[in-house]
Amino acid sequence: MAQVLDSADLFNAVAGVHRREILDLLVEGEKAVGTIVSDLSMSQPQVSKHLRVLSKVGLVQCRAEGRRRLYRLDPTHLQPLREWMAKYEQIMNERLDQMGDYLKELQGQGEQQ
Amino acid sequence: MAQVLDSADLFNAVAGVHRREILDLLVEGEKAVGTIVSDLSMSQPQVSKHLRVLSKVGLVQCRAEGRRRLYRLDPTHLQPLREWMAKYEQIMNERLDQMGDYLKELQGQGEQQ
DNA sequence: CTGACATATTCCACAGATGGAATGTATCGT
DNA sequence: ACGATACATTCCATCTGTGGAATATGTCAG
Repeated sequence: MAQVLDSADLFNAVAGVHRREILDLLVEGEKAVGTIVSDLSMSQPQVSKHLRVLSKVGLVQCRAEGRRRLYRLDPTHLQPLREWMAKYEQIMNERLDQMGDYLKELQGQGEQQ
Repeated sequence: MAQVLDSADLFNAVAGVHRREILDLLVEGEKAVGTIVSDLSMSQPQVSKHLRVLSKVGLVQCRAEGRRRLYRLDPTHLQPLREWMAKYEQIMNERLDQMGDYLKELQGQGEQQ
């Protein structure tokens, strides 16, 4: 089952190279499926399937125009990823601060001589 | 082949739930493999294998102390992920600005009436 | 209504990830 | 040297995701 859309699906959605290529392409703006197909030279069913995955996690939204489906980014749904990374940024900054202190210490020793 | 460690491996490494659990655990600080095993109730080989993947992309570093191996985070290697997301944050902010302008516009109309 | 077009979905085969069990390797205590 | 501990690695079965081909659905033009 596992129909519960938790943030794990977001991580998986973004993990695929092809799906990131699609997202990166949609940065330029709203695009139809056929456009993505020709731009990325992927098969149409494959693009549709990837778009389906991206839709499930809300990263793209769909709008029908005639017989075409226009997809556009919804980057707000990257939020769980942002929040997850924020934790590590804090640690990274602490490490950088420590490194800064260490450099200062070294500098002080140099001046003492 | 594909021995080239590009950022794709980073995305894959972080995509796994169990690997994220390990990373989240290592936020508390350096930990031995056995500690991770008991904390997460995963099998020892599994933990070792996940740690191997995380090592390959530089997210964890290993230090031998006697017969134990102490692993610690190296969050600086999340950088490619950060850079990738930065692009979308910009778009997100633009969208939020547009929304702000729209709200102002609505507000202005309300005041005109 | 029919045929052409745009996209979605299904079916199927295959490669890669995953987990368990067993085994290998190094280090410690005695 | 020997057994115990801590961890890594290998082997194997299984599951999952992926991609291709075919097919289904829906929409337009005539």
